[in-house]
Amino acid sequence: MSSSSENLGRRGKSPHSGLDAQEPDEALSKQAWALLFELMSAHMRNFPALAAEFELSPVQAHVVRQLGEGPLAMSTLANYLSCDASNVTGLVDRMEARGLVERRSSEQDRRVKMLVLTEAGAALRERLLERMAEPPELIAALADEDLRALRDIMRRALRPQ
Amino acid sequence: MSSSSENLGRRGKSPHSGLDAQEPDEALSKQAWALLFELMSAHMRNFPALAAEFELSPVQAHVVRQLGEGPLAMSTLANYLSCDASNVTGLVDRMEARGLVERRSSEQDRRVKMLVLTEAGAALRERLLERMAEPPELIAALADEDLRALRDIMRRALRPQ
DNA sequence: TATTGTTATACTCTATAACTATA
DNA sequence: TATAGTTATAGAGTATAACAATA
Repeated sequence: MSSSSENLGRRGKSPHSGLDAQEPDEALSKQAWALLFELMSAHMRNFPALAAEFELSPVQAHVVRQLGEGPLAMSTLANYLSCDASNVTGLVDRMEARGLVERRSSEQDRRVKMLVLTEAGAALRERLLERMAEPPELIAALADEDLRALRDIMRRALRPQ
Repeated sequence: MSSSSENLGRRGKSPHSGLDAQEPDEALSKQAWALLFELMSAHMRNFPALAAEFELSPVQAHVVRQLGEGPLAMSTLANYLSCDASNVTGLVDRMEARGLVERRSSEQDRRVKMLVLTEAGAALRERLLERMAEPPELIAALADEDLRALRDIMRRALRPQ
C-alpha cells in the first residue's frame, strides 16, 4: 500500500531534518494530520447533538445541507451519502412526512425522482447552516494571523492546481 | 510568492472594530472554519468504509481506539461516546463475541465492569491506528511549508496557553 | 436512596435481495 | 436488457423506561 513509489527526488525521510525538501515530508504530514484529526474528532462528536437542535438526525442534517445546492435525483443523493439507494427511500419518506422535502418526477426520464427542499426545508437549512458556520471555541480563539494562514492553507489543500 | 493576496494594508482587524487590536476577527474565523469543515467532511464521509476494512462499525472502531489508553468502565465509555449507557451493553456484547474486548468486574465496586482489549483487540488496534494516521491526499499533497504551519497552528489551537 | 449495568421496546440508518416501472 | 426507485428483511446504533445488584 505504498503510495506513489516514484519519489525519486525525495531526500529520504530522515527522522529529523527534511529542511530542503521539495516534496512533502511524510512524517510532517502525519504530525499535521494527527493534530487536525484530534481537533476535528472532538468537534464531530457533537454533530448529532447539533443536528438534534433542529430535530434532525445527523444524516438528515447532511441531506438538508446538500439539497440546498439544487434539486437532486434520489440516486445522486445515495451517492453523496455513500449508501445504498434503498436507504434513501425511507430517509426521504421521513423528511417528506415532516414537510422538509418534496419528490418531483423528472420529465426527461420518468423513472427518476428529483428532490427539492420545501419552503420550510429551505428555512430550516438557513438556520442549520448558520449554526454549523459557528467555529468551535478552539478555532475562534486563534490569533488573526493564524486564522489567515489556516484559511490560506485550506484553500490550497482544497483547490490543488 | 505565496501570500500577498491578503495584506491589503489592513493590519488584520475586523472591518469596523477600529481600535481594539487583540480580538480575533469573527469573519476570518468563519472563513477558516468553513474550509476546514469542508475538508474534514469529505474525509469523515469515508470513515465507515475505513472501519469496514477491519470489519468494524464506525462506533466499534471508535471504541477500539479509546480502549487503548487503558481499562474503562462501561459508564465512562458511554460518556466518551455521548450515548446512553444502555447502548454500551449491546455494543460490548458484539465486540466481546468477536473476541476484541473483555468485561472484568471491578473489585473496588462490584457494580462496575471494566473493559479491556484482548490481545486480538490490541493487535487490531495497532493496525487501525496506523491506517487512521495516513493523511488524506489533500493534506499529504501540501508543501512542507504549509504542513509545518498547519501543525504549529493546530498545536496552538489544542494547547491554548 | 442512589448508581451501574442490564433488559425491553421503538425508531433511524444501513446493506442485500427481489420487485416495479420505466427506458 | 438495464436502470431508478421501492419493498422486504435483517443487523447495528440510539433513546427512554423499568429493573437487579450493589453501594
